[in-house]
Amino acid sequence: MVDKHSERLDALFRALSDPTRRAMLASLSGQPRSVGELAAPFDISLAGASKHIQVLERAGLVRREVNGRVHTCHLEAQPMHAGAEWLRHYERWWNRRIDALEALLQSEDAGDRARRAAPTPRAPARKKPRSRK
Amino acid sequence: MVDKHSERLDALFRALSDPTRRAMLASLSGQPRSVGELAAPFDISLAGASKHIQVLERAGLVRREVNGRVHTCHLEAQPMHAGAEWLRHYERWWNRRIDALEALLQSEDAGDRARRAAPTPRAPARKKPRSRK
DNA sequence: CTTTCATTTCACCAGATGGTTGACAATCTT
DNA sequence: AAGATTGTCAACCATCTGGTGAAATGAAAG
Repeated sequence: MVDKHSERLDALFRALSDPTRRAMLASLSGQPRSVGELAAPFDISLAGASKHIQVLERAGLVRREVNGRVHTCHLEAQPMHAGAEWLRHYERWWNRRIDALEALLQSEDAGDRARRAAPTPRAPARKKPRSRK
Repeated sequence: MVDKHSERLDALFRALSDPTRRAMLASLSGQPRSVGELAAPFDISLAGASKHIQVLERAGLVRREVNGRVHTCHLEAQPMHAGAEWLRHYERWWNRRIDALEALLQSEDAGDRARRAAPTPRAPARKKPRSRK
C-alpha cells in the first residue's frame, strides 16, 4: 500500500475543486437525482455531466443505482469526513495562533499602560476580542 | 463579482488536492520555512517546488516574507475555514442520514420482535449502535 | 568587482481535465 | 417491430498541470 489515505484525500479534494461538481452534490443533498436531472441546471452536454458524475463516484461521494435506463445518483457524504478532519487540524492550529497573538497583545497593552504612552505602535489595534466558538 | 466565494473554494480544494502541497502545509504548521527548506524533502526541482508554493499562495494558504534573497513562507490557515465549513454541512447531512437509518432499524426490530421471527431480513444486521460525538 | 547562493522565470514536455460531437447500447413506449 | 428516451463510450480538442533544465534576477560574501 503506497498510502491509501493520501490518495483518498487527493480524489476527494480534487472532486470538490470544481464548482459544477459541488453544485451537483448540493443538489443531491436534497434528494437522489437521475443523471439527466443532475445535468439539467448546467449549460453542458449530458456526456460532460456524465464525466463529472464519474469523478464524484471515483471519490466515493456518489453511489449510482441503475433502474432500467435511468441511473439514480445518491449522495454518499462519508468520504468527506476525512477531509473535514484534515481541515480541522489546521483550524485548531489557526485558533491557537490567534490566541497566542491576543495573549501577546494583551501583555503588551499591560506593559504600555505601565510605562504610560508607549512610542512604538506595535500592531494595528484590535477593536473587539473577536469571538470563536 | 461572479461569485467570489465559489472561486475561493475552487482554489482552496484544488491546492489541497496534491499530496506534495499538503505535505508542505504540514511542514509549515511546525514553523515557517524558506523555499529551499520546503522543497528539500521532496524529490523535485526547486522550480517545481516554487510552482507548488505559488499555488498555495494563490489559494491564500501561504504568505511569503522576503528577507534579502531568502523567501520565508508562513502558513495562513484562515482560508481553510471556508472549506471546513462547507464540508461540515455534508457531515451534518451524513449524520442525520445515519440517525434516520438507525431509527428505522430500531422500529423494524421492534416490529420484528412483535410478530416473532420475521421472514424477510431487510438489512445487514448492525452489531453496535456506532457512536458519534 | 566577482562569485556564490536563493529563487523565479522561461520554454518546453507528457499527461490530465473539461468540454464537445457522434455512435452505440439498453430500455421504455407505441 | 419501430421509435423515443436515458445514458455511456470513443475520439477529439484546447487548456491546465506537474514536472523538467537553463537562463535571469537579486542579494550576500569574498
